[in-house]
Amino acid sequence: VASVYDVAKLAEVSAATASRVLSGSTYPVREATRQRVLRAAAELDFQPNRLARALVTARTNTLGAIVHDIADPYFAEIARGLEDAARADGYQVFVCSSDRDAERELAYVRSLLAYRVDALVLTGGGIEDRAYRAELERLLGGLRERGGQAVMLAPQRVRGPSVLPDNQGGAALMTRHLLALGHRRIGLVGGPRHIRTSAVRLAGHRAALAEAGVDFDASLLAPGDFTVAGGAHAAAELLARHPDVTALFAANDVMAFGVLGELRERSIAVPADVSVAGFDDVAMAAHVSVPLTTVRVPMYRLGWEGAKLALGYLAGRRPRSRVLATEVVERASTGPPRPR
Amino acid sequence: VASVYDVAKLAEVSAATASRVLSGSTYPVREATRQRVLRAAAELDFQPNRLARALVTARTNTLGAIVHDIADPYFAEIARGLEDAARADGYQVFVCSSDRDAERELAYVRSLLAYRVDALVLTGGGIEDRAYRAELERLLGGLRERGGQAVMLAPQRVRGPSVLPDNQGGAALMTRHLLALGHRRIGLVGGPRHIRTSAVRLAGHRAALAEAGVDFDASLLAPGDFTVAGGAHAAAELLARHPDVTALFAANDVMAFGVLGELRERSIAVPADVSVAGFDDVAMAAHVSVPLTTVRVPMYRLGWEGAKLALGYLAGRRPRSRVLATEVVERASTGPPRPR
DNA sequence: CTGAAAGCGCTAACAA
DNA sequence: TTGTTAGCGCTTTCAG
Repeated sequence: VASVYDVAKLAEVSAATASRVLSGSTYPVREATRQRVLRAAAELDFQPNRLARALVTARTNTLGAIVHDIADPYFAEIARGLEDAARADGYQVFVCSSDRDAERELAYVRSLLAYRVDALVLTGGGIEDRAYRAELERLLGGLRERGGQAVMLAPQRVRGPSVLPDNQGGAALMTRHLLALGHRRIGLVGGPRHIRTSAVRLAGHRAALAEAGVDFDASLLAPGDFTVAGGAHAAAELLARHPDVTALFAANDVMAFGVLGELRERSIAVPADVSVAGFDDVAMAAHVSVPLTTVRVPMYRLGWEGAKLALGYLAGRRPRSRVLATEVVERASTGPPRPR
Repeated sequence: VASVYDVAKLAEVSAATASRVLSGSTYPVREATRQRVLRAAAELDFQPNRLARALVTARTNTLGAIVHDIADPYFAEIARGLEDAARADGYQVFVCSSDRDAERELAYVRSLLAYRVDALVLTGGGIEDRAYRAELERLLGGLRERGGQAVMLAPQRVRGPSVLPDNQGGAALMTRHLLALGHRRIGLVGGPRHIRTSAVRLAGHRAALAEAGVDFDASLLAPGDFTVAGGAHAAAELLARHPDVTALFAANDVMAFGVLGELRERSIAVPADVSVAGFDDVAMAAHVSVPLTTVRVPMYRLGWEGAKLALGYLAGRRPRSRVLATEVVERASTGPPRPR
């Protein structure tokens, strides 16, 4: 753990000079001197302490990303794009999953600000709550004051630069597609009521219906929570209320997966009996066809235990390494070989 | 952006005293004084600068996680567990996707060390390369010297505490399951050759075959890359080489999805004609049945552009907010309503 | 129990 | 072109 001083000493220059060449400053340094510093740094395997640097430059080269759930393929994919772009510019990113909980989200934002992230990326739809919004606005104000930025990747009432998918337009497109196929009774598996994205996608749906002169029946809307289980549950509700629906449109793909599952359980053929539409086109949407027999690895627990292990060590304890059992989960994709 | 000094001044105490109450130190402070400090801190909305604190305590309360790809559901799920556990202990986590590239992985590790993460979590299977291994070992040594830790969540030749799934046992279980169903010609869609996990899962398969007295035919192994496309490609290769396989066992679920896709394209029924097995049980494995008509949101680009936007601002530019188009992707899940 | 002073590792004036 | 000095915001001896 060599410091600039060590490098400076070895290169027989001052710390300032060493810093000038090592920090990538444009400050002029004689080539010979530069080489000596570089050599010394290599020799000592010098790695600048980014914290110290950040303390003086007031720039950390870090980004904070608030996602609703990094395990949701939608956010995972966003996080990957974020990370790659950040890396290309020498930035590291902190990922934070809020589960759409206002308290947790604010706590994360405060923490990220304490770590002096240079920018914040709010990837999920805004939470509709006055107190939350006010506090968030206040925190982001502090960020901006010190030259930082917050950007939104989903509809938020909070102001700031954004990159948004055309949620309303997309929903309208899909609804038009369903209408064109001849559907008139379309059940809507919506997003959570307190998330702004839900309202925006719903608005697109309603607009397309209005345009076609089909009137909107509120009982054809069942709010979900953007999870598979939520989608299945909403589908069940809708089917109970309206056995005559011919199509179900889910506000995100993950819920659509739940819808498909629910339909299969009821032996309702897709699309012969009921059509199903999703939103997002997450990678898996295109690629699966039969429930898979597989080996279950407890991934969540693996991550959890991994952190516990690390933290245990940091706390001075010596927790032991472990092996977690795996097991076969039998589903529809396996059976006896075809007799010949 | 109040500092301890501001709080100290307002509370009419020294910075030392303010720090003692604000940093959660166990150092004795008179209750009345403590209250005054707390009041002042609340008043000024004091948030300690974690960088400054870290500089003196030599503890950042951050974890670095190296995943192969955060967009791969396997790693996303792990990352979530990691994050939740870390948060419970007041830690933030940096997520880094290496795409199983040795150079990138080392670069990330170096960067994370420069940020003085307290611990490193290597979630993916180790890369089989001597130079890589030596350098990694060296870097981790430095981490340990300053009291840090590195933990592994997958087979690695690098030593250190670990939490591992039973890869070999799981593969053996699945192979036994297939053998019990009567399969003898089992094609194996393996993992990348340079990743240790691949070898370990393969070993489990071979062990189960040996146990049953079935001998292993190397031409029944096609290495993939843990992606959907890789799985499809490997399946095609296997089918060409061995049209008589009755089962395909993929080294991870994501490749199994690709295998299923390939089989469907060839109208090979699952499991009637060929059984398919995966590994991991990622959430989607259980829930999808028909390819989904959906609205495509360019998620990757969204994340990418979001970071660009943030970085543009940090660079003093004022890039404009944008709206990315969405479109309908028509797949099998939609069609005309059933005529009555 | 409280305060003064030093210092974590680095960069940025300011001099030379 | 190089060096000296100060200081980022915090915690921590060391005195009192």
